[in-house]
Amino acid sequence: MTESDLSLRDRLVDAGMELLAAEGPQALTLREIARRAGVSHGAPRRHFPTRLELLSAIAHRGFADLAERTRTTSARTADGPRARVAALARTYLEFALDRPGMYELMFRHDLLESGRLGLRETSLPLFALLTELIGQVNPDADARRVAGALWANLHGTAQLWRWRSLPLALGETDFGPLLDTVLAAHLGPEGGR
Amino acid sequence: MTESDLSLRDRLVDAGMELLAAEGPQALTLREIARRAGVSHGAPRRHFPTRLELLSAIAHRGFADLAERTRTTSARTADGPRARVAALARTYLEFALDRPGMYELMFRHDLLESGRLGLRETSLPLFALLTELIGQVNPDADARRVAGALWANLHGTAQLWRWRSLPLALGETDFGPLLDTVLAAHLGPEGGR
DNA sequence: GACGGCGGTAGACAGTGTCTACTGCGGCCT
DNA sequence: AGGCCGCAGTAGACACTGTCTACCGCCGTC
Repeated sequence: MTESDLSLRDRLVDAGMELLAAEGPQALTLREIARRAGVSHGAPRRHFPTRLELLSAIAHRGFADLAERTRTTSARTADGPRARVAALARTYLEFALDRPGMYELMFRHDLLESGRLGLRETSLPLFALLTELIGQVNPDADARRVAGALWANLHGTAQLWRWRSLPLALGETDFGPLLDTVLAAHLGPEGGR
Repeated sequence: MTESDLSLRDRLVDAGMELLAAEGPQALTLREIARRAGVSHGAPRRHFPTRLELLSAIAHRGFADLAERTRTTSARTADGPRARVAALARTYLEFALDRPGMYELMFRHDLLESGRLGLRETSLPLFALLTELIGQVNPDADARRVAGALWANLHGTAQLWRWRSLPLALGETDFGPLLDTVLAAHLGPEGGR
């Protein structure tokens, strides 16, 4: 019941996700994943012709989870566009800090089949949603560019916060105040609309 | 005159920089660097006990170059604080796009001796400079947090632009307009002060 | 009931980072 | 002047990696 009722394909991805969460992307060895799944080192090849494809399948789960999280927060908050953007931004940052290994993997383009992997399925929809909400917050702005700038800001914040550059430079341990600053920059001061 | 008047230490770093520029960080193999420097695969160990230290020395050059560039642009522009921040931001982005391999390496914390590597020497001074200039642009703002937000925004923009996410989402090929949006977000509209 | 093919095994290969034994040579001390 | 120490570089070994190939067993189909 524990192993054999899932296809090896899924068991490999599961083992990879455990390993990723425990030790980070550089621990995602083909052979170690196979070991954890209880099969020989050549077995993964039947399901994933190359290591890139296995890691891509693992990252795919991450993109799906992120998309799921943003979907639920987006559905839960109905307080107006600005609050929704804020909630989405917080969700994004929390994901990156909750699951640092996965987040890192998701942006290690050299480890994934570069290209459409998660972009089409989660980043672009999220980007479109951001664009729409920003258009509602500030109808005068170039919503797409502002959304792009905010997206970049969130990503950069996640990275610099994760490897302690920003906490060190700011002398803070909670990203909340910084996130407020980021949101105020792109959406205008908090009272705004 | 070509090789032997430089210490092997420098020749290794030089070879690594060529390799990095030509093929990216994943090509930075200890043995390949040694090959390019014309020595045996064990030779680097005399000067760099571990691969991390050799790659760190290579990245160090990148941080030095970035610091140099920001210093000269900072010295060259004397048009008021806002223009100086804009010039610095542009310099930062141009560095990331001019030398993608180096930029990538500089933020691959798993490949470098994590820690003070470039942070103390270039990021923090740059951060301090940004903070000071932002304080001049907008005396009411929390300059440190705004500087942190802008820094994160620049970093995220560099990353997302480099791997084509932002150009694709925005349908643009020049990062100028986006950079203007980013600067306007953190510094206020262009006329401001 | 023979058989073909799919899924997993086992071994090989080239390549990697690190470690260790070794060598050759230059500069120092007596 | 002569012996010697130590350092820089060599060469080989080891464990590990991803990929490839030959093999094998079992299940389902004609």
